[in-house]
Amino acid sequence: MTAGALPSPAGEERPMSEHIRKSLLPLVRRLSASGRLTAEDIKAVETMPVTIREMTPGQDLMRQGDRPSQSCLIIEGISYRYKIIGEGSRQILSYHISGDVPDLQSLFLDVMDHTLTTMTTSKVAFIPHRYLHHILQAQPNLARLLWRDTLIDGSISREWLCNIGRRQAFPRVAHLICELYARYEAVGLTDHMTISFAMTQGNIGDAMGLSVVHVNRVFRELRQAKLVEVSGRKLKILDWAGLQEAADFNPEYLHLANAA
Amino acid sequence: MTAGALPSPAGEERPMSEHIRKSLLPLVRRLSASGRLTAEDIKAVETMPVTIREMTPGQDLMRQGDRPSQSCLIIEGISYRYKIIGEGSRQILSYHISGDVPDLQSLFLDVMDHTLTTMTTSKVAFIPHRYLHHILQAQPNLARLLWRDTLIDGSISREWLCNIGRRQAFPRVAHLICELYARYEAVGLTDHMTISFAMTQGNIGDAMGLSVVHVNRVFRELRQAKLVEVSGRKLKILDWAGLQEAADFNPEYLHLANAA
DNA sequence: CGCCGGTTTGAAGAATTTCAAAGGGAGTGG
DNA sequence: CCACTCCCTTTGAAATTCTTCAAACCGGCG
Repeated sequence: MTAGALPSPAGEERPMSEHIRKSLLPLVRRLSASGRLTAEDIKAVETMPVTIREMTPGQDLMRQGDRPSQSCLIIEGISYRYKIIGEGSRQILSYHISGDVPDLQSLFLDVMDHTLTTMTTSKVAFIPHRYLHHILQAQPNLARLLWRDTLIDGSISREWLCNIGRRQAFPRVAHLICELYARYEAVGLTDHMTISFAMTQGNIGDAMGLSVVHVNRVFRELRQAKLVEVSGRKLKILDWAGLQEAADFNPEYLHLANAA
Repeated sequence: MTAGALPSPAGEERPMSEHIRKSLLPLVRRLSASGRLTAEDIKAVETMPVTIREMTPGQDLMRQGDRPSQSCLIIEGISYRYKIIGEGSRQILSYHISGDVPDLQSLFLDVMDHTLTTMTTSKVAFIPHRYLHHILQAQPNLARLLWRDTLIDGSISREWLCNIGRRQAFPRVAHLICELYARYEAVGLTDHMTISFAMTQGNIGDAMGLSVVHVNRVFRELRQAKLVEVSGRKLKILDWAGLQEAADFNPEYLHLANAA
């Protein structure tokens, strides 16, 4: 419990499982970043009847065409959403990290219009829609925060639209890196300007509308410009100001309450 | 009052102004397309304390950086959202037609991350956030439908991402035309495969991430392929199946309850 | 009539993709 | 522990799509 702003859950509570309570912490933290949570709100989140599953890389959490009866919360690891376009090409729509509920939309949109897949080994909590509907009704405050979360998701999509539609490959990839770093930072997953970086270059190509080859060339440029350094599954930002500048990055669209 | 599915508002009601009630009809119709509205819901919408304004083309309804205290409903005409990218270039994020509430998000995201502008002469209703918050609390059913609406907005953004990221200019523009036609149809604004079409080619370029010149060439191809015909401010689809095919268009992402 | 914004066309240039192939690193089975 | 495989990265070169530049055209409007 490091984050100062986080209201501490009542110590004497006896939740069904301490393990589950801990697993749901990223969501509590996420929601309390955009608004005050009452003790009841926190309890409602922490006692959700979730199913927690460990997933291997490349497992589908939800498929295009599905009519899911639960939503999933990413506890650990990275997932991404994508659609298949025409023959063999693919568009990645978003990346999701700890605390994200990528398919909350399925609460109100019956059929999935895309697929959600793990990129890394992950821990995921599945939350029944029934319970979410119950929460929405019983805790209007939580409902607002969850709604807000889906709106931020939309805001990020719009920024991607700008990125892909109007920026050239170099700033485009730089922008993605900035976004990932900022989001990692918001959930406390950065370490000395370094984030874990599981994407392959092909994956980034599918997200940014570029070919693998070109992504590779952009990374070479980023390296040569001494902006970032990739080694193993880590990415280190060597010059944050320079990267932001090159990317034309302004974090406002992330709507992080506690903007750095 | 043509749509059969529309619950008829109580005839003996005495709303503050028949003119306002009529103006809010597109929203009632839109919401009742995705779920049943109770008589109370309808009343809550029809009696919203709105300000209705006639707008000329090119007027900003909301600007990037604003902290609006109201949202707007498009009653008539077309508006679009955009962001300025770097020097002089622009990305259009979405088009909005009768019944849309393009900036509902501003209810929960304090500062606008883009600008909303009229493209044509329009009639717009401004709805105070205060009243919307009140409705959300008093009519959970309406809240759900409005939330759903913002989720569809997100779904459309994601499809645009695919369109711009992974489709070439020709199918890309074709896809946009299909989407516009499908959405116009959903609100009853089509007429013998024809829709009013106010976009300039430059405007479409800004939406699809293309240059004016290239958009022009795509339109020439569309014309030569006998798929569409543009004259004046009208666009006529000559071969709907062919256009859909060329565009790789599947209307599922629009989540129209009554899919044709 | 002349202007203005939008459309149209040609031609040259740039960004990016595709094709092809080599190099690297991590895990697996022998 | 080595060899082998698989997947990812990297590089070169040709091909393509799209942009930019430049200029003509067109239709409506003051």
